[in-house]
Amino acid sequence: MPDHTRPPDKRATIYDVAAEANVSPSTVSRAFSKPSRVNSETAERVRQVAERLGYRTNPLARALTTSRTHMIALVIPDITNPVYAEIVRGAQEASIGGEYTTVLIDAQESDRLERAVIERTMSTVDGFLLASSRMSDSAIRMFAKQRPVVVLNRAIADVPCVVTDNPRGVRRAAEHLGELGHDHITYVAGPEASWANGIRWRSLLEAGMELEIKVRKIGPFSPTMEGGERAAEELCADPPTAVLAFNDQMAIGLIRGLGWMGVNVPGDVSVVGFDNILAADIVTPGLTTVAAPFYAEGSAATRHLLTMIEGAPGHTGRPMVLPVRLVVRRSTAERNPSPGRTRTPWLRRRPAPDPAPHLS
Amino acid sequence: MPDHTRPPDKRATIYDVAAEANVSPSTVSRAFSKPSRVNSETAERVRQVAERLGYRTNPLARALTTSRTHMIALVIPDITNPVYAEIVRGAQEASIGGEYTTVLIDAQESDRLERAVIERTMSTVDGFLLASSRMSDSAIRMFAKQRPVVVLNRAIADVPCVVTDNPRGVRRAAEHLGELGHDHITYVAGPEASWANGIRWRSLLEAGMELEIKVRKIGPFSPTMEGGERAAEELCADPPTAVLAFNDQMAIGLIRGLGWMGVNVPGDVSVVGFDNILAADIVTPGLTTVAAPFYAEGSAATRHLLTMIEGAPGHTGRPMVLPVRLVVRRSTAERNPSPGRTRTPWLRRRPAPDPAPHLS
DNA sequence: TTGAAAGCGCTAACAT
DNA sequence: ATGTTAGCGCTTTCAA
Repeated sequence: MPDHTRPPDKRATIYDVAAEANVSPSTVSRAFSKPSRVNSETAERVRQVAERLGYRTNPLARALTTSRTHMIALVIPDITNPVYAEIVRGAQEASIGGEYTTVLIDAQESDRLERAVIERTMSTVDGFLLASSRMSDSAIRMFAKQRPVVVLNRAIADVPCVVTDNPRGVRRAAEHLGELGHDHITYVAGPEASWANGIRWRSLLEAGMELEIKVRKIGPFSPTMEGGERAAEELCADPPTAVLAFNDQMAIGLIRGLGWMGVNVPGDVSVVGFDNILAADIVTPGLTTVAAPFYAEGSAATRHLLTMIEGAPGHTGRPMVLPVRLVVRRSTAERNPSPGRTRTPWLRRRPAPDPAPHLS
Repeated sequence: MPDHTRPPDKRATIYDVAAEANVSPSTVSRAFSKPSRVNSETAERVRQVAERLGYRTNPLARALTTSRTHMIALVIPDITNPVYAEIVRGAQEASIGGEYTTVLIDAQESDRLERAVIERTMSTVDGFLLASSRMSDSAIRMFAKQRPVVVLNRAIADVPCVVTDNPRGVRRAAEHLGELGHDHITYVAGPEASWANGIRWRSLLEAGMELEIKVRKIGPFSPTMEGGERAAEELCADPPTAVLAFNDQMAIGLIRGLGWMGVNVPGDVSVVGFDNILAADIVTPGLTTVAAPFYAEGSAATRHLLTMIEGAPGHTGRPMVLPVRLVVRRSTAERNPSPGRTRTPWLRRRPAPDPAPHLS
């Protein structure tokens, strides 16, 4: 028989409340169970006693019997990328009403880390939101068998997915560039493990075909500003007139990198990004980019996951696809007509990373 | 007696492994316990059987007896602010070696939400990292009594804290502005619930005293770009020559907002920010700002929290303070000498938020 | 509506 | 080094 004398600094348990209220533990349990199905005065009294004792039901113990933790995990590849902040906010909005807690897990662009942490968290959460996962399809399917899973920014057969309309976005970007007289687009690739990266490139190939625009690809680069700066260097070898970058961070890095080398955007080369992060509007020139409703994506995915957790089958037909739009800013312009273009010689080098910082 | 015939789709338990390996459950338990203290061949055999059965120890059940979940929570007020991404990364670095999982919780600048979610998570994690918490001191102390807590960007007596050197940062900013001939600094305040906001303003008061610079404060505003833009409008009434903003996001909003109204930065007004986020280097003109080692802050705080969880007392003397430095860029310049300065009339209005977006 | 009893999967004494 | 016995705090049959 457990000794239920409560040490002063420990949380009150169901037994403490039961003793205090002169009822059985199961009555206490019922007083706190879901469809407040017990409105008897006993239950009310129990709740008051519980309140007085500062009793809080222990979710871990509850989970052990119900196998429901009321937590969902949102796994993202890079917390540094503002796109995911939007998704997080969307997910929170959807789960705030229901009493689910969303925990965020940053996989740091690492396939291995992502698997490891999911593995560990597996039994601690009721379901997973996998945003831009870097894992293999098979790994994801495996997880999806053990727990409800909704995948974002990626399409996988037999797993519920929500994606943005990448082909359309790329297409719009290519059309825009085409209208400006560009007949050649260079795609600056992001991580190979990124599904979005793959489909964007394939979509560009296709769009190029239809629009009679030549396309090529360089990379992969890290999907960061640094990656874009590095790409800028590589671009020197055979300078293009139009570039589509995997994402905005790379595009911004590109603009800066090109700037350091005396290449003018959009005078010499037009740059288009993907995502429409805040910085796209801050950089000079403003970045033309493909915008997607990430907030809505996060909340839609979460709502779907929650219904699955509640027992719904999980919609595994076609992925849910969200519309995109092209936001035109100043980083794209008419193609400079002459092949030998009025370009300042590529002389200047990148400045010291931290210009004359005053150490304090 | 529990019936340990395992349903096909359920995870293997310790009992399944025990039965299969012909040992007692506790032997299995020991084979997976911490200081792999059991290297006997039995243990090895057990592990192999477990492997074959796909057994994974259930952290929830384990936690129920050990009261250790091996998870720590990092609570931040705004996932949208890149500063916290740095802190998150730092925290991850520190916890990745030890087998702790860091879960991120975004409190969305809401005192209430923050408390609620901490309350709920309380028994699910071994400790809390509270970054720039918006809760009251007393609420934080209350939590700190129940679980190990380390506070970031805030000093609270009797709770371990790590902060950046705000007074010094403000002082350096004020000196810098003073050297440029400014004799008046306007502080653009952030959230009142922010401890950093308070100390920055007080530090500015003090620095102003010593350096014989007049100071005033406007606000509070939301600590976002939008907040900064709003502050820009308010600034019109009595335009200053030098501004110190609560953080970089506000400073950038300020620069943009002023720009829309035809006010030149730094020609007409010098702007200094706080944090040195990436965007500070992207905006034109580059933002002069006080940089702090947020990554280091995150990892230091985490390391400390982990030692507390392992039983260490928790260093509650003076808070640990991290050095800052002033990064000078182009947003600050010599004060324009004439009182009626060469300022373009404040005519232009803010552009439409989304310039001619092509809907796709 | 309430109580009694049996576990959820694991670990921690205590024996052996 | 291994087995035995009791629970961790809660929910869930099954009776009353």
